[in-house]
Amino acid sequence: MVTVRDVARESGVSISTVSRALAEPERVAPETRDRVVAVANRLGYRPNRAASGLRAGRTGALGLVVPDLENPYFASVTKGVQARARQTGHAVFVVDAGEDPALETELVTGLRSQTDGLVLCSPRAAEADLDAARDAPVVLVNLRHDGVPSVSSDDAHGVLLAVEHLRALGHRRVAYVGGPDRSWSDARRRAGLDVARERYPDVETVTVGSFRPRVEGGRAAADLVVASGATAVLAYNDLVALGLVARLRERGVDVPRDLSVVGFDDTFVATLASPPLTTVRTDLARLGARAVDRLVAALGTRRGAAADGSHDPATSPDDVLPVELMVRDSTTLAPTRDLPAR
Amino acid sequence: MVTVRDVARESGVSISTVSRALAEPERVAPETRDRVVAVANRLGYRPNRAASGLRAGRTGALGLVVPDLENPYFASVTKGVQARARQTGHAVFVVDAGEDPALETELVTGLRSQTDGLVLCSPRAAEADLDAARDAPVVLVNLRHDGVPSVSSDDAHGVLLAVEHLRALGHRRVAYVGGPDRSWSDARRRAGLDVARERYPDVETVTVGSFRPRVEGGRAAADLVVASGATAVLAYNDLVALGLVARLRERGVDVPRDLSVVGFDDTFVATLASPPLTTVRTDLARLGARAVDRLVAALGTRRGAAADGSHDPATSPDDVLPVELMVRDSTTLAPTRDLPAR
DNA sequence: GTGAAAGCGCTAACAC
DNA sequence: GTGTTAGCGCTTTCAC
Repeated sequence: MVTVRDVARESGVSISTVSRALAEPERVAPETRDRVVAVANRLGYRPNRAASGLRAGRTGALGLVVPDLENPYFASVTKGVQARARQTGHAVFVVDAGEDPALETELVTGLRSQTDGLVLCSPRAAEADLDAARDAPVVLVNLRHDGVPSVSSDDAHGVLLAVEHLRALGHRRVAYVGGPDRSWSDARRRAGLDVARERYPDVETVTVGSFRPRVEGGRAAADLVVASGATAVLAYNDLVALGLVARLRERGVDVPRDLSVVGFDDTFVATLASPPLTTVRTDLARLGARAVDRLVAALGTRRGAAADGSHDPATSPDDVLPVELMVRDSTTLAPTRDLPAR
Repeated sequence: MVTVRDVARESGVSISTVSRALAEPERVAPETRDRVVAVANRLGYRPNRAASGLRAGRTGALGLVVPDLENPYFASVTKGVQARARQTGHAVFVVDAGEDPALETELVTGLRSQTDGLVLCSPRAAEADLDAARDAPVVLVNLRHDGVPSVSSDDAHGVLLAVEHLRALGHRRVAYVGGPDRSWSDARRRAGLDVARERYPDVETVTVGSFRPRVEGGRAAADLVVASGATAVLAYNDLVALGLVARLRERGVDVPRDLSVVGFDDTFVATLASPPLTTVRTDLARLGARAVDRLVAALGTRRGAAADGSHDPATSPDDVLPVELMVRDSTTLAPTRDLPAR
């Protein structure tokens, strides 16, 4: 391993000059700097981040905890986090908690000692967040909690958009297929449903249990949805929507003719299905990027202008990203027989 | 931050005793150990990995570079890498190279200084691998190269299985839709095609260009496939297969009645489509896990029994994981009109 | 069985 | 503008 010492010896300067030449070039004489840089390159010198981090009290690493990497939603958020972190000079430890609250807690604890801060995406653990968030820089994605900075999308509004869309198509009985019990996003969607119910009393809504946020979940829910008598269904996410569509097809229920289906998130699978899903879109890469921005801002504050808190981006109001309804082919006019008599 | 010093003071011992009590409990008197451990827990002491790593010359971190996290293939491999690394006590830096060879090279260089070793999954960069692999512990996934340890699936055999399946269904003209130019997997599939051609001279094979390994790629390829006169098509991966199916449907070509489609990888999207895809399966989590095992073995060697090389798992023959043909509904008998006259 | 002390590679005062 | 030096938190000889 090449160290500052090697570079120093080889270029005839002291180790501090080497350090400066690389980190603060303007504080070193041009010719010295050029020589040092040249030697460093020739020797293939790479600063040891553990060492510089140890000195600086930072590791240069961030941690990201997600419930399931194979869920395209989290894959996209991870991609966004990762890209933005690279721009801010951080590497990202990515951890898959396997939808397991206990494991999640354990992982968060473990990550804290080797990162400068954490992004917890859709955490399933409840109490653990408290502990971790207390004395470590943490940003939550899709969960709001006390004074912990958080970034999320406007799920409730997304539900409202979907209901308005369905109502305009003549649907008067809409089912919602719920996600994981511990999911805050699910709670937000249900809240959106309440708003919709209040605003459009002519639309009945029924909610159907809580299901795994995967294709199987949708398959499991399909029969309940049919039995509910709804003419349209809003799914917890795109995967659930796809499961619904698949199972409905098997039962001979045509989508959208017999039943309109709306997904959530507009992950890439939404357009894979036939018919392509009408779904509520959020910019997931941006969600991840925003989380990193908040986190990095919080890190800066800790070391910088301290607890003023006035224009501190780390404690600024929670970010809520806008949503957009992508209308595709899985929704259409309500079946005539189910239209209310006029 | 709680340090060894705090624990030492609080429990009335020296810092070295604290260190031992936690790392080598047997070398410390039971009561001393218990006291130290109790204090450490009470204070919430977490060893600083940067510091211990600095001393030990290891970071406890591995790096994983993938071309695209949103591709379910890499999401699954990442999940496997991550799970296994946790078991071996390593954290994983995950980096998305965005299918960009130059960025990939840059990221590899950057990661080297903060990891003990790297897993490069389906690298698109060519020369850079050489550099990185030369003096850093590296394991390649889906690429074989010189003496660098590598793990891959038996793609060529997968192609053979697919062709045999199609041949048995009466297909005599099979198209292959190729993947990225820099993809070694693509080359392996073409090699499998050569073997199939030799073994079954009655089956004609045509290859169609190179396409992006995504749904759009499949859409772009669909018309060429139809024009080729093939009655069956083998796609570079499941996403491409789905793109094919989608575009074919739009053109009124029924899958599988008019054209049989075979995917590759059996990612979760394979069963999302209608019809569910016949595809070549590999255990992707296992692929990732094996890569970590190889890497960790290589790390051990570096620090341990040195260059004996006889039973060294780090330099053992390349791992090739078996494949399996998952027959679903996207393949069926060749259209009668295209069957050879008897 | 335990403590003192050296040092991993680096940066940041502090001198000159 | 450059060199010397003191640690960051930890592990690991080496004494006792």
